[in-house]
Amino acid sequence: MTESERVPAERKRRRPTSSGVVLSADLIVDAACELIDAQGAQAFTVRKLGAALGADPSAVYRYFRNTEDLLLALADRLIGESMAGFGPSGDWAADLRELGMRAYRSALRHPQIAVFSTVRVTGRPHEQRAVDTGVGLLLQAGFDEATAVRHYHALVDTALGHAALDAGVLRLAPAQRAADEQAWQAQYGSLPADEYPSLHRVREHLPLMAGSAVERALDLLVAAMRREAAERGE
Amino acid sequence: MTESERVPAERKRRRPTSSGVVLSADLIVDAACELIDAQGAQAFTVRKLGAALGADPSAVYRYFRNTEDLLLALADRLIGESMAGFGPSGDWAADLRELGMRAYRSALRHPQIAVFSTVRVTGRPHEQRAVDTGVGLLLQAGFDEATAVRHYHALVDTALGHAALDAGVLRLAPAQRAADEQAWQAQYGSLPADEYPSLHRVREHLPLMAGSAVERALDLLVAAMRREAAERGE
DNA sequence: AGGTTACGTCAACACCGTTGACACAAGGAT
DNA sequence: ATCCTTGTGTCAACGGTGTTGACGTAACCT
Repeated sequence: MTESERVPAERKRRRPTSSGVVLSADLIVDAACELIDAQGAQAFTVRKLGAALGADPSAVYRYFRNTEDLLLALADRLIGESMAGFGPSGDWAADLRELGMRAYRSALRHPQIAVFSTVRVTGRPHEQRAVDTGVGLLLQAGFDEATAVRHYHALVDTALGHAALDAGVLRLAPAQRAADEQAWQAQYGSLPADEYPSLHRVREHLPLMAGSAVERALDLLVAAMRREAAERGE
Repeated sequence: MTESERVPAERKRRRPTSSGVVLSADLIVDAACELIDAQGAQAFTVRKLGAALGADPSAVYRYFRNTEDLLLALADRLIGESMAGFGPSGDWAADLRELGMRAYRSALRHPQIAVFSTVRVTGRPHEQRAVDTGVGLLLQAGFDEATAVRHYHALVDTALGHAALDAGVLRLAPAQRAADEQAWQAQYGSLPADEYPSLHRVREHLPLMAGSAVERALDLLVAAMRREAAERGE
């Protein structure tokens, strides 16, 4: 399932492209990353990737079976980046939260990829390292094997799920985003108290729903785990 | 922001299409729903929608500004469907969990739409009703206004985030899904104990990560809220 | 020096969303 | 009953997309 199955990991014939660049899987992933960073995920296309590389778009298919395969490679790089410099602090719960936030941030940075990184098993080093770290924290907290796996799964998927969601916001043009927020205020700010009693009561606090809920969701998850571990230890 | 701004809500000139169908915004949303259900979200295109309707694809643009607009209309219908028949049981925490699962299921049914339903403010009746219900449960539990809004936000976004994530799995062809799962077993099942100690220890339980983590995530969230409410009440 | 072949290039295919021009029938007005 | 306006379905077209197969050439191995 890795691209090395499809293509020999080491290349012998390195032939420069017409513009002089010598291609490689790594270089292509680099370019894809930059492209997404600079132009937004929406702007990522094989053809633009080719242009950015100074090569024919179809050259990409010598290195990756298709675009999904390429995004898969990108995913593992992301995981690696997000884990760089991470060191356990000793508070396993805080570390888990940090792990989740790291996953969230890196996934959000390249929204297109967020979905793939959990759906597909990259099975590559970075992914394995991250899973090992997270599960290790939960084992250290005293959970049994099955529960550790389950809780890790819940935490990471929640972080990545929020990333997938929040990515949608970033895709909107700023102008539209602003217009949407105003529409929100108008729609929800003045609802009849008799039909929507709860909404009416909390109307002043509705702007709280504007941002992302990751942090709060992770806080709640970690709190529940902490409590569970404490009870387990009694 | 609703489509009625763009197009008069009531149409006078109802002209049948060449195949005899009389179009309407509702009918188009119907067809889009069926199309996604039958062929998968990936298969949804304006052109196929036109074919399914027995009309020229471009006729859709008389009713919706663009595809995003159409998906927005679909989103509110989904929210409505998901809330149909919901009645509070008296246990606010269980009800909240149920609310989250309903959001998850309906979003997952039409993955393409999942993202839009939270990103954009539909501001339509169904959405408002759902928010009012959820916030109401939290107020009833004794949370203050701001906390109720925050917790509702976390819960719903988590449910929808997982839906967005899990939607990716459904998009894979069954054969590929199976191949992926096997690759998973192979990659993770036999890792060196010295390099990946935690992974090695839990290796028998890794298949737990195959399915969705929604239920476990929601369980944890609700447990944390329940605990918080209990402490608040003391 | 020669043969193999990996790999960059090119052209083409079948799609996609969206738009502008156009024709025509539905409905209101007379 | 007739005319006019106009809403709306149709058509053709544009510029984009991912992907593929044929092709030639340059890079490596012997």
